[in-house]
Amino acid sequence: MTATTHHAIRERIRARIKAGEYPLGTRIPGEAEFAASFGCSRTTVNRALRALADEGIVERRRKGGTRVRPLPVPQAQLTIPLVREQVEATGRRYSHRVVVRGTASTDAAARRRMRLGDDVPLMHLETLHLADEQPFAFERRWVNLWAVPAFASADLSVLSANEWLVREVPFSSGEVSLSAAAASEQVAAVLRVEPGAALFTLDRTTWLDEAAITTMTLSYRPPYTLDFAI
Amino acid sequence: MTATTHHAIRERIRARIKAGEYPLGTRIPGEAEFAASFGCSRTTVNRALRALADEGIVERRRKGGTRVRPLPVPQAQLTIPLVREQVEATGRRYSHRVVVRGTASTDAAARRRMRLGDDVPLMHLETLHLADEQPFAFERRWVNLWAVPAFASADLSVLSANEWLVREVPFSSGEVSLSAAAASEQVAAVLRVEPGAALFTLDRTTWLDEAAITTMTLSYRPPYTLDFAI
DNA sequence: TAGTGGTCTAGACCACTCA
DNA sequence: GAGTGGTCTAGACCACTAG
Repeated sequence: MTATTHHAIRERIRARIKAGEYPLGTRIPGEAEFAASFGCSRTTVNRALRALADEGIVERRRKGGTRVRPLPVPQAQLTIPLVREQVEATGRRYSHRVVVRGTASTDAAARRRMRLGDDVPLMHLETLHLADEQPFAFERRWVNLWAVPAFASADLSVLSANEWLVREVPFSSGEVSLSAAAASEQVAAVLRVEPGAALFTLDRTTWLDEAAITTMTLSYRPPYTLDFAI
Repeated sequence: MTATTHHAIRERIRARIKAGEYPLGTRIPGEAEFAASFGCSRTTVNRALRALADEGIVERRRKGGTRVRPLPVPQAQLTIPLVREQVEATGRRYSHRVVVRGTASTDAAARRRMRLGDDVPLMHLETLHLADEQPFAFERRWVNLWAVPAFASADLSVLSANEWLVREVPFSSGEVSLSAAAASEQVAAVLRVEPGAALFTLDRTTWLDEAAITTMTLSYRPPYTLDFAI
């Protein structure tokens, strides 16, 4: 007797797909049909097919049925390291320098990312990250002082702003956006690259429940690559 | 009456954890207890807690119960979408055009990424991906013809090279590298951007066991961002 | 509008593992 | 040994959506 666990059912269906029994893009049997042919309940088939859908092997739609995905979705577990760790991983010495710190600057894009109105006080911070005293990345950050009042008087000479925040403030969720951007005059000067140079850019906004904690833009000095395996 | 869907139950438990009702590392109520207090079946609680465990929020063990994880996992699940799906997700029509195809070109960088010597025949391919007939991304690819001889005569008018390969050749592992690069004269012309424009670039090399199948460089036309949640 | 997946329920048995 | 999660079942109703 073959096992009828959701695990076994999932692997049997996966094997059929791999064997080409169900061509790519075509519809495969419904839950009820599988349940009858495997001699198990529909609930079990449902769980097996849901797992395959989570993996990106099949695509499911009500009334539309379950179809073999034309192409599997490549997924990767990506860890975003701290800048300090990125530098130290290459055997170089990390340091950082706070270039600008104040509450004067108001940035519409930052407020939009944090979904905050003009009345919320923001601390603006610009930090240069160095590897062996050479520019490595430039960070422009805004911190919500209503959410993190203590940040206004934080000592950032030892810990960078990012590390201070990670230590002091838990965050519940975040959004990350990767892109390429041309270096502005100012950023180019700080990173010592030509204006207009292509910079790998990471935007991150972090939230504690409904309150935005901080948003930042990190511009890496070329050459820089973010590598991972799939 | 509050909803008793597994989704609602999951969020209510998550909220309690966030609120500090269950301190980190401590044991939270069992499935039966939750079911009684929420007025739903144990199956529903089970699914909710399983989801939280998948997220890394809690840790479960038979007899040991369910515990709040001391630290949430700092990882992000990054899905690399297919170009076709990226385009179609924005409601535009996808198409592609093979610009260059041949075996003449030898690229040292490509061979290095694939860890192949000069004797291995490579097929070189350049493809322009379009959204509503507008340039969307430019792909430069090399395919190992020893590993995939059939690719030499593949019909790429319907399927793009990527989709053809995934259909015909399984791959076991891959390496992805994200970076920013200035547009060369040639790429700028194809993508219709200024030479030197900052392009978000994705390099991917895929392997079947020890044999490199293909390596590719995908250059996205600005503005392009790769977004994900953490 | 009919078909398919999404989900809930109540009950049951099993497997693991802590005390 | 006993408590907890893991899982299966059979039936039911609901929600979405393709045709």
